[in-house]
Amino acid sequence: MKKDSPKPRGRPRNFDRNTALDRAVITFWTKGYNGASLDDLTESMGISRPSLYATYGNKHDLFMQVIDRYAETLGCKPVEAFFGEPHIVEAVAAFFDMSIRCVTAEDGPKGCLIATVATEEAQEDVEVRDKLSVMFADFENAFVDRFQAAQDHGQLPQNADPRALASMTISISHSFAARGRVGATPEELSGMAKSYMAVMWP
Amino acid sequence: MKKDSPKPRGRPRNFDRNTALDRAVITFWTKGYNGASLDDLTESMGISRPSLYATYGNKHDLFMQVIDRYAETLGCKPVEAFFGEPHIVEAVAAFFDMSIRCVTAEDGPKGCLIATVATEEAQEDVEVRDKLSVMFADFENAFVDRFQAAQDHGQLPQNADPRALASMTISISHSFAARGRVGATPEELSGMAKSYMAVMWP
DNA sequence: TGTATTATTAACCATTCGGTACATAATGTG
DNA sequence: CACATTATGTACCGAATGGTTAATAATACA
Repeated sequence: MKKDSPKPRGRPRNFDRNTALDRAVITFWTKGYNGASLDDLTESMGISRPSLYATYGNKHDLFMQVIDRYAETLGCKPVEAFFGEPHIVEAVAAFFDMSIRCVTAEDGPKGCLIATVATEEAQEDVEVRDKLSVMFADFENAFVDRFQAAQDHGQLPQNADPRALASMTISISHSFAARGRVGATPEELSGMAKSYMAVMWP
Repeated sequence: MKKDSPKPRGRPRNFDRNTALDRAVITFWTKGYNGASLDDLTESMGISRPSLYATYGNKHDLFMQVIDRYAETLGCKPVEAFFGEPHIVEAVAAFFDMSIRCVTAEDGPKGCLIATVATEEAQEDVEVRDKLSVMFADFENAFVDRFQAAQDHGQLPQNADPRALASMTISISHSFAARGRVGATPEELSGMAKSYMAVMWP
């Protein structure tokens, strides 16, 4: 149990840490790690450079926190949709549907900050690569467990391969992220989702 | 038929256009569009700045040419593997196998320049987005034709959906690119490819 | 040979980059 | 109140950025 230091000492900051972080998410997601300058970031976050450095560290530290913030806000919406459905087939449909909405949303950058922006950065940035490696693995394991449970509850045929279906479901969402970034419409992607599900559950 | 201007006038350039372009491919693929500086590029290409500008235009023009060059060299190896197999099931297996080799090659950057690097850039760069949009569509149409032909020749069941299978095959390769970038091993990806194919051909 | 044409070398340019110093303002504590 | 502590605004730093200029070198053509 964490004590949230009831009375902070000096001058209080006049912005909300997570609110500003959400703005940084949008900026990095839009322009990429190298494409987002400190001027871009401070302007979108509505804070000054010294405030940014005092609160988040440097640009790289901020990017790490942005990845986490994205994962626990926008990024987990498809996951929540998936785990919110009692039947696995509907769960996958809901996961695809929410993924498509997220990667094609009109009021924000296209694609996925993790699958698109951070993944590019992973080549040269070991910290990013290691973080994503863990995130990908955790993500997939959670899905495998859900598919396994579905099979145990008779929602999948006995000869189905829960790990294959879980991994495949996530793979498809990776492609949706890329396709959305390049301009695919939600209608196109929904059509794919529907036909893919027909392949997965013949 | 193009005439290759048998005798160019002034001083001949002392580097090969495509050879230098291949070096630029590696640099952009490794560092991304914004992450690759002109110093990075001129050093890897082995030419000076004025030579770069005289031959390829500016940095952005070079990137456009790099995308095309990648597509017609490294990027089309999985496609060639696909179209080189007479039976569709073996074709998909060969496509996955070559894709996995390309996105996990030890002697080069991981992932795919188009699916990983250029796709990130597509958000802010309309020219890149438009180019990729066309490339994605052409790529997919070619695969659909091949799957359709396979069905016509009895290599697929009558109730199979050639478009769905083609699109799904490509989607999976998108995920391989992302996973490779983040450090997935060829063994992991090959395991996925095998299990995915079991789902596609039950 | 002389001239037009093209490529290379070296130096340079204004701008932007990530990051900081420093003085000042706002709070809690005594 | 005085004082320690933390945040903010402004202005700045050296380095790196994408891009260019001008002189020179190498070729074809006449």
